[in-house]
Amino acid sequence: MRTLRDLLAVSRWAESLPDDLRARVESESFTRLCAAGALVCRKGERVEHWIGVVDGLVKMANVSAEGKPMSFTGIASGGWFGEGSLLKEEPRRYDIVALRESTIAYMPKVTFMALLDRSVAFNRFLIMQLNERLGQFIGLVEHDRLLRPEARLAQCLAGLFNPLLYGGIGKSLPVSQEELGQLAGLSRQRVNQALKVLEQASLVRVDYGGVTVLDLDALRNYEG
DNA sequence: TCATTAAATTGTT
DNA sequence: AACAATTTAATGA
Repeated sequence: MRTLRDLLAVSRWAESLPDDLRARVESESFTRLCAAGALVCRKGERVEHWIGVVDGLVKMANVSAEGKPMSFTGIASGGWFGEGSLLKEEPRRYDIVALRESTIAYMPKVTFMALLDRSVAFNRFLIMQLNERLGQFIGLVEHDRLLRPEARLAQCLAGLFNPLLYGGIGKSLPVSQEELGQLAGLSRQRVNQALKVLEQASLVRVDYGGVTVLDLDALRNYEG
């Protein structure tokens, strides 16, 4: 994907939008190129946009008071985020970091609110997305954070490949083991080993510079 | 199209 | 963290 139009083409909420609303989204939103390692948006700042990933890979993360990085989830091409803070009118609660050079789409708050007022499909999408994320985070708490590296990576991959959240993603995603390490909070070496375990269990296939998911449900429930 | 080279990624210690 | 091996992408004949 290269453009905002491409992103909208794979965004389910945009499918059934009336022409005038769709045109409004296209004209009022804009995209920006974020360098690898750059902050797409900061914790604590005013929330003025709903944000989409046109192309690239970002992570939702914070640094704890002790300085330890805490990664919540990754968002790949086709994903949208930030509706929570937008709806609650509160400052953003997390940093978004680009793991590689990424094209990011920004939809102004007024546009977002117009969709909320006028599109049932959009409201349904938001409820679904909030619910999916809730389930994802419950999974994290349930298994607790000190999972074995394999389980941690499995959880992380399952989140990345959620077909409901990210329409554009198929079964395979170009993502390096280095990037997975940053997402899951593991060293690249550990990711390499963990990937082999998951591949051995026929949950994923490891390609050069990418991963293919073979069994999403098993990944979600993986406990070792 | 093929061979060469550089860069990125992976596998291992 | 370092190093070697492997894969891909780019270049030019």
